[in-house]
Amino acid sequence: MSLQITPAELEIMKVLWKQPGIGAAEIVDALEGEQDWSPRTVKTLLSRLVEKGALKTEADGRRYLYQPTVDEQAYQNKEAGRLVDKLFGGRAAPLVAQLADARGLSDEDIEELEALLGRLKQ
Amino acid sequence: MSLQITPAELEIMKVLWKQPGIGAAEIVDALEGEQDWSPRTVKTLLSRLVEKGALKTEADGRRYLYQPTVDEQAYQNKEAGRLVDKLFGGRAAPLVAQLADARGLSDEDIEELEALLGRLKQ
DNA sequence: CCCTATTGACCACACTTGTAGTCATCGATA
DNA sequence: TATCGATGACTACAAGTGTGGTCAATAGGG
Repeated sequence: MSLQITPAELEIMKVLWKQPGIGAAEIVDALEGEQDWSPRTVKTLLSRLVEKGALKTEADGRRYLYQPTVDEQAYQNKEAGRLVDKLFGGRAAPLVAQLADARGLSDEDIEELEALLGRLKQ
Repeated sequence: MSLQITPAELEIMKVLWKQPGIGAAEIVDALEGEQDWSPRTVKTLLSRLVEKGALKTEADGRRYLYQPTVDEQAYQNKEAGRLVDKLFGGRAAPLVAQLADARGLSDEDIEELEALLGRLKQ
């Protein structure tokens, strides 16, 4: 079950990862400025996410509160892995090299990566 | 002009990145085993890629030879950047951390990354 | 207690994507 | 030379996606 989340749906997920357990109206508010969607659009995306199993609902009076069933890290992992497999033959280093090349890594990035590598080498 | 290349189209691009300037029949052959597409399907994907401007054609008798207009590195850059922006707030380090966590980095990856970081620090 | 605004269910519709068929043409082959 | 097979142009069509409308129920305000 691949749990295919489309880009538009992802925006909804991001809101709910930050604030799980809110209702449709709050989600619309949270997207204000970001995405210029009619509440209907948000509602449709919510329904589709529930249908796909990416969100679960909890009744709260006559409305629903929504909660992700997939956590953000897991999703990021999956997507990052997908990209690496699709474009870089499964190797992570070339990806980082590309990123470094294309947009430059911040000093902070470099530090973090060094720390990470240090840890990985035991 | 975003040059949106779909997954199926990407398979075609990969073939042409490896062997630019071949014709439809050769592409079908190259995909043999990989993708099980009818030649029609390949032809449609080629047309769409030409239409999108991702490929250019050169007449060779009554057939076309196809050539990418985007190079592979550039495309990888764009996609990697897109993912980083979409999921990791534009920061590369968390992506690498995720990958390391999820699938482990090979020793080779680690070495390459160290070398890369060394270079980046001047 | 009645009306209105909100909410979820269902519906709509154009565009993209995957997958492939039909058709006319043109060059090679018998 | 008449035909056949390959090739590109055009067409098809279902599923997925982005975007939003309609409708009935219902809860809360006056």
